[in-house]
Amino acid sequence: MIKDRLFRIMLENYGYQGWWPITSMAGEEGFNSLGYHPGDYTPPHNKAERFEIIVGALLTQNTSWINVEKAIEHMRMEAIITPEDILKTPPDKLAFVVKSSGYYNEKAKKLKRISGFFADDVKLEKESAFSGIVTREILLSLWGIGKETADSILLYAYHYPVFVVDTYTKRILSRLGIIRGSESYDEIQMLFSSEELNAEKHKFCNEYHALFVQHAKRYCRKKPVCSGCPLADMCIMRKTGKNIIIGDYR
DNA sequence: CCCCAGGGAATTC
DNA sequence: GAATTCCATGGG
Repeated sequence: MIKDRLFRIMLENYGYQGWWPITSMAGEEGFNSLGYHPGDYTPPHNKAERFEIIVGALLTQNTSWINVEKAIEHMRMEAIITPEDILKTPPDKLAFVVKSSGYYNEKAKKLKRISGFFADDVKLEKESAFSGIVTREILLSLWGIGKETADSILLYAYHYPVFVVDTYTKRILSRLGIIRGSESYDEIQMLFSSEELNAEKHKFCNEYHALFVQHAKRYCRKKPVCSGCPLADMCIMRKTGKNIIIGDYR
């Protein structure tokens, strides 16, 4: 299977990525200075870590992780950590605190929305996330959460075996010639889904997405750096010398 | 100066 | 459904 070969080559070249980084755990046992947890290991999450992953997934929408880290750090400085903290923070102040992550007014609103859902003592019309089961449908119903963010939360916060499709995924797959570039999110996701029931499957999805991000940052940038690329010999764009991307996959 | 970054919603056709 | 436009900081 092409997807297994692709995974193996990236893993051999980049190693385990240790996602999702949890900045509040940076420097703690099992985590490096940036909050990643390198190695073939996916730690269980307590409530606080899970919510930090959810916050990070929201803030990193179309935004570099370094800017998200600054925002999360600022939130910690201001003691705005829990859903309850976020709910009681004035909108303008919350926007200021997450300013570095960009789109700060929208993201402040998104944080409010998801905090309303995850707060223990807040009842929206829908059931509380912690009194029931979080599903993709429920996450998608929240303003500010689309398919990628929902799947990132399901995979990295809850360890569900869900394959996350992002801009990097589309860019890499289209350059490799595995997709044309016009496929929908769900179509691409299906390519990497398997029916087999496997308790370790979420680790495969976890590592695969993280490896895609690493590969896209190192070689498969918008302006590709093909010299030394470990996937060059199986890349259509490399062979033809043309960027075959149809869509604008940044 | 320019381009880019771990998207999503609203609008329009 | 597909194509546009808006949201915005910080680093290269």
